[in-house]
Amino acid sequence: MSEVYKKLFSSQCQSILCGNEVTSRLLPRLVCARLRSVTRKKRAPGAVRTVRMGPKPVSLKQLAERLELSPATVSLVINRSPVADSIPQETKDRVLAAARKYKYRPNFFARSLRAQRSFTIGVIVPEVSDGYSASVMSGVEDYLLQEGYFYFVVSHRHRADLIDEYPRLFLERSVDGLIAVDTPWTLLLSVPVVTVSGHNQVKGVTNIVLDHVRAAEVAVKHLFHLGHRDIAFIKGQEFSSDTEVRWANIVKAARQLALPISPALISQLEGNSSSPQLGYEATRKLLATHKPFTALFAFNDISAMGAIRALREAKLRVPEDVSVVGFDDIQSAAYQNPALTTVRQPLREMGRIAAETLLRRIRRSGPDSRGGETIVEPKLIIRETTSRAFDRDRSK
Amino acid sequence: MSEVYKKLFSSQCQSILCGNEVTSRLLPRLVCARLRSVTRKKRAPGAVRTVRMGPKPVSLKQLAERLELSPATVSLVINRSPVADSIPQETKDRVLAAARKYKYRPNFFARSLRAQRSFTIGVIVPEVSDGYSASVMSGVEDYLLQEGYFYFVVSHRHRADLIDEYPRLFLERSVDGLIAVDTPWTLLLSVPVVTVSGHNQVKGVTNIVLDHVRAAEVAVKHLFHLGHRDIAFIKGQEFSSDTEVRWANIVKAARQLALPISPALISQLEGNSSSPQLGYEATRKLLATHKPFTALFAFNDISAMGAIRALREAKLRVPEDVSVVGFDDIQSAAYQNPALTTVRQPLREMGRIAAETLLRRIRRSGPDSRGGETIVEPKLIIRETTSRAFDRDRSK
DNA sequence: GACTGCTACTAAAACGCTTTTCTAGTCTTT
DNA sequence: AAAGACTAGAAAAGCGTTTTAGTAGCAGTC
Repeated sequence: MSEVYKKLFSSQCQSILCGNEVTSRLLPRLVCARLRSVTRKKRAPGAVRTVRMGPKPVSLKQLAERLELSPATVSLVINRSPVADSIPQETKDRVLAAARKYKYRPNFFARSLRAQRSFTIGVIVPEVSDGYSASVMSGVEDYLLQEGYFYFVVSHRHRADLIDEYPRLFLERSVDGLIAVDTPWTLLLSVPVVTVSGHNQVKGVTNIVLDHVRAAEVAVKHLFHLGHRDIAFIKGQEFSSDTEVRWANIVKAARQLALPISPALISQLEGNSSSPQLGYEATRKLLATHKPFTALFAFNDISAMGAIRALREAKLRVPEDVSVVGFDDIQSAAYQNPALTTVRQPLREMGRIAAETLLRRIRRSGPDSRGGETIVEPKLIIRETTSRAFDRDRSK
Repeated sequence: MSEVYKKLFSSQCQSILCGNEVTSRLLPRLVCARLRSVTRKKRAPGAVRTVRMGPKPVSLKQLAERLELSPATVSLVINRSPVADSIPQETKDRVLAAARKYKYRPNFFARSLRAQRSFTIGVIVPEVSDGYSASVMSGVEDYLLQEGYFYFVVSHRHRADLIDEYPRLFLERSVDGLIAVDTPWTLLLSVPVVTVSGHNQVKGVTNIVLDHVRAAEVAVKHLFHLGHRDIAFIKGQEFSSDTEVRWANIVKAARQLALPISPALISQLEGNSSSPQLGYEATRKLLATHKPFTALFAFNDISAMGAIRALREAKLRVPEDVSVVGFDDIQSAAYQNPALTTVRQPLREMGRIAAETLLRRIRRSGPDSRGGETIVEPKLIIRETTSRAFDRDRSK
């Protein structure tokens, strides 16, 4: 068996088929009932091997027949059921050896049908390809696969009807729980739900959220301390679940600094693409008011990129004329030109926490599990798009 | 029923439960047996509704009991089986009405167990968050969900053992087929496989590939016609499935133009992150040779971003001193500063084609389905990182 | 009046597993 | 020696479908 595979799954495997003896009954066993003995030699590139090419995978019944035991016994042994305690080790060994030999793998559907569990969770995101969701998913995946769960992904693309439909579809597929990323959530489902950046307090859903107070504070303070007093803002789209909180906290942070926010310097993303185009347009509007500003706090990195382009087109240099702060710290933020100063959200970590939380709730599921919130900390990443405000008197 | 939902699924729904009468027997019906009658009124934000809060969903048997019919009959009617032709319309209506009334939804596992089909496919990518994969997935999703399929995603992160394991795990979950994105493929599976950018000719797998001849040609010619003669190249990582073909075709295109490629000007991405860092490092190496070049063709947009940063640090202006061409045309390429000239791969479309191809093969699956290749066309997107080569004689 | 053919269904077998309950035998205990 | 307890396993129910093979009743046919 592959070393890495073993490492990956061993913490949860309890079937001897996996080659280890962890015996907690709580953990998923579905992935573990695997018994390969692959010869892992360096293959010539392009060499072809067949997997499961045999006519039919062997079933529990067939296995039992060969062993001259009942399927019940075999099942008990393979699942390490405590009921099998009375079965002598010798018999158990026979069973396991045969399972190995015939490469027995339990049928997933049969198991799920019986157990009423699917070891599958649903993930709903606005759009798989938007960087934000993808980072979160990456974290989700990390944990989920490690624990033997698989996940379905769907993107709703901000269509209210899909936000409504997909959870139903998930339920039809009997997911054990679901994770909603950056998606306003109002449904009370019969399975546990965890949101990433959800802000509704709904019974049965746990929200993983950024510390928005701090996020706004840190960014606004940064600009303030650099001497900026005329700061423009790009708010998120109406539908984005962070828009409201973020804005509220920016206002709060500004008030604390006695920094006035000019209404003319507030713009908003519009449209539901996730391209920088939206930030570009929002910035154009800002520029069109001719109200000068020396700094711009964009809703996210993507829109900041668009904003920078709009500024450049208006012959404004970043950061010499206008400082720009993004949000999220997506991968390419560091490689913008100039590199983007931004508020980092630990997206991947948030995904991982979401997955952990969800599985925890699934495992000891019950009516006890009511909502809650987990807060993660942002971090200001100062790069090259912010600098001291000059004493320009363009406004006069 | 939601209008959009109807539109989304109607083409495939054949159950009257979906409210339409398409009757092709070939198409998946699992998603269709849904019979909601949601009152879709504007909800107060934050309002909560419960979905499937009832104790237990009703089963076929229970439904049959209420109707005083056998489960068989009910099943036949609901599935529009031709065997049910002899059943009078009146009875059929009764059945369907009852199904609606009791919100009958077939149990997914039971169905799959019987039918030996899961209406689920597996997607394996190097890394969900790398832009490339995400774009492809986006296309895959489009088509798949429309057709009533769900998909699992896993990312192997270039670990050979995972590339080996995940397909097995998929098989265990009884996926109906799988799509491998940018992943070298050597396995001959018992289900159809479609790759995106796979270049191995394996029986049973269909490759969706870019027209690499043209891609290389168009990019190299572009630089050549701009007067560039000293062109540097960044090759992809060993493990990337496009690396080899791409390079071969670049060499070919150069030869056709009688353009020599200096070995000193060939660099390569190393490491399996998908950050621009790799391109940065590759470019540093290039610069370290002190062999001058006026243009750089990067393996992809991400690495091009890193490359530009390295060039800037070396006080070289893009495009005045060095022209840069990327590859892929990911979302942010247009919003780089300067905007990136690149060879566009229609990634999303490739994903969609992959999904279409896969479903086609699943539907009329049989031993007839042997490999094949579908070629899509690249497009050179000229933006701001390329310009005429000046007659600088730095080399002398 | 035996046959075919149709209509309107139903019975029952799978699908592959889990789990509870049961049994037959052996060993202890009193 | 009878009751109780333990051992080693088997039987069978059940999860919720689909599908094949029937069948009962009736009409028409020769």
